[in-house]
Amino acid sequence: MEGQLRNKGYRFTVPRQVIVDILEENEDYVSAEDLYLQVHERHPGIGLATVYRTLQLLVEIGVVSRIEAGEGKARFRLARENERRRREVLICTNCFRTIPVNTLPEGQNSLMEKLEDDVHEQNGFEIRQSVLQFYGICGDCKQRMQMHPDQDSNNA
Amino acid sequence: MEGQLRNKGYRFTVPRQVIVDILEENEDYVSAEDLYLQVHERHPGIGLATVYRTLQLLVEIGVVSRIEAGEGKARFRLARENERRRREVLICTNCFRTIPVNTLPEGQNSLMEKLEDDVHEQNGFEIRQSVLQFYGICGDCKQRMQMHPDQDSNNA
DNA sequence: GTGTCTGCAAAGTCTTTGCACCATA
DNA sequence: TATGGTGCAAAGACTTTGCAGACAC
Repeated sequence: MEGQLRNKGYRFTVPRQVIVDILEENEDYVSAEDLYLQVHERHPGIGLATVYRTLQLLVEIGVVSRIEAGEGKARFRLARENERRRREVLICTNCFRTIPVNTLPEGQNSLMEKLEDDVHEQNGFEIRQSVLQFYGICGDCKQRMQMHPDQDSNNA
Repeated sequence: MEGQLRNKGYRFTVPRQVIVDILEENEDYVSAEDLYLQVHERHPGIGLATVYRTLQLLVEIGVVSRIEAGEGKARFRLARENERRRREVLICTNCFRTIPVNTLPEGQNSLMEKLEDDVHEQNGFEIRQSVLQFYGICGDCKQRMQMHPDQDSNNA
């Protein structure tokens, strides 16, 4: 990691080291704010702007992957070398809550892989990351709507 | 469309009609700003806030689908009745272009359906729309990178 | 020592909200 | 005419930028 920065002529500073360390500790996607809070706990001197600037740099050199999943803000995650990067999210259009689905049901990964392979073949597009968003009504809202069937879906 | 609003107790106003009309004229995803500009050309009195509020409403009732594709802003598109509520998009992380994939390769639809069914069963989440985003490098960028292998992926 | 990086605060972009007025049902 | 919808401007959330001082090389 240090090498990847130096190779490109970037300096390996303390803030950058701390940010990469913390990214390594987070298995899942984190927002810039999340990351900043964790960074700040360990090194209160490091500012939010530096977190944003570093994330931008890391995305640029391909070390970090960035997604937007309908929350109005981006999420970041270390781009591990030997794994596929996928994220599945359920987004409730009634309460606008986002429910991450960390693991697809057994057998689904191969389906996604097949999907990815075919799309790759047909479009000459090299897939590095896939995001699957399901929009709909979450269990809680559905239950609430059944209890009050006269009220329309409108509590966002 | 008019019916879909009235059924839920919403009014069918001129701004809403104009916004839906213009959405119908746009085959591809448009940003709120794009849409506002087109609306404004035809009806200068309609404000940006109304465009946002209407889009929010239309997404809520399932008439419009919304995606974020790494630009830092959302894009919207009419969810036509007689087509599946699915959108597949290829997003190039190098040039940040969005390539819509209107039809999945033959046989893929059933895979997506199976995925949806399983996620539904496991999460009690009623899926109304799904968005599948593939992030990666598009054919053009890949070609460009092969022609200039010394230059880094950095022309966003 | 020099050019890059950083922290802070200010500014920028996209989106939402408050409020008084207007229009639909 | 009674709500719900609208326009405007202000506010909010997330992200970027300007600048002076600090640090890596």
